[in-house]
Amino acid sequence: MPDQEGEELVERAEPGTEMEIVHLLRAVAVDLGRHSTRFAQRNGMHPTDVRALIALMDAARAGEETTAGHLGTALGLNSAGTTALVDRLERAGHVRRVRDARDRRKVTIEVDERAVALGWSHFGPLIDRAVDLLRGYDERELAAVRGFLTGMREAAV
Amino acid sequence: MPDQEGEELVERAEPGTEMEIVHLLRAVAVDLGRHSTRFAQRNGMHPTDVRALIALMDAARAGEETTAGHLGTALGLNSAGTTALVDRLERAGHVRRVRDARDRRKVTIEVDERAVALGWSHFGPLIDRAVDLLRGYDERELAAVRGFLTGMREAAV
DNA sequence: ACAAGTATCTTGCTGAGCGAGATAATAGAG
DNA sequence: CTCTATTATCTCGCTCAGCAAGATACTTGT
Repeated sequence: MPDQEGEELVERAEPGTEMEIVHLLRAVAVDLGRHSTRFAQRNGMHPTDVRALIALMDAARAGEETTAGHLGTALGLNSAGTTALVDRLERAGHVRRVRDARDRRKVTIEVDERAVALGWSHFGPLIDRAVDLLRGYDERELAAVRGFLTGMREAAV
Repeated sequence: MPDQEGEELVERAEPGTEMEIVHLLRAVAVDLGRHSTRFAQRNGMHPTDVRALIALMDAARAGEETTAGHLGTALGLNSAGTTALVDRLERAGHVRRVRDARDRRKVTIEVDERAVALGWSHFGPLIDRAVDLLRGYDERELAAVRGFLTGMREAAV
């Protein structure tokens, strides 16, 4: 048997029940994961590499520098694994290592512009679709979605 | 540096915007993934093993038998990887291999009752919390949540 | 029967991530 | 100002999930 692309076992609960939405949320989580994985494979990366780029871009948008150690902590890797991860990303040209001028033990990781563009070209359409959907909602509907997602985040800790 | 548990880099968009909800959804997907991973590690399993158990239980609930090949396809593994996966799960006592009586090339995988109970003890509270939350919603709010999640699933293909 | 097809398993390998410890730089006590 | 403790990253050797290729076992169509 050759290799194949993963395919969801679609499962459903009785329509209209709360359980239906619970299953739907799980399905969305799985589908988003697969969406990331596909992006990774298309660009010769591993899921962890994509998670790393997202973490780096998030921090950059929040105006924070990310050191190697920071990144490893965020991803749950130990120091050896973090070094290997940054090596891979650097070798692929997605990030640069920059020695911190103030504390020269630190290495800050900078994302290459082309990696950012690559990410947008893949995740942009998904984000656009989400924003489109939500524009059709009134304030109470938005609050419902927000409340449900926030509640699930808190419960998943 | 010893190993550590992953921790989310919390990022936010301007409150009240659609982008806030987009980020929230992504955060939920990440948190649910981490919730699964934690379950895996606590029980000496790998993320793939948990995905496999969930796929098996989903199929069982839908009244379908799952063969080794089926399972591998659902998880995106090739046949060698699938054999190794089932070996691990069987060694841990979570599943049993049962030769199909009609077609004796096939091996159907049955989940052990204790694995089911174990899963419920971990994911049950999360599901309960979700159902609780949703019980407070009226029909229009439920439709909003359902519509958003369904739309995101379709967009993530 | 028997050739072709299908389902699973075996073998040997690659590579992500771990544990332990080396190396380099900073900070704090005296 | 130097010596020690601490912090940040990297190196080395290893384990194990998953892959490619092919072996094995069973079924089906002719």
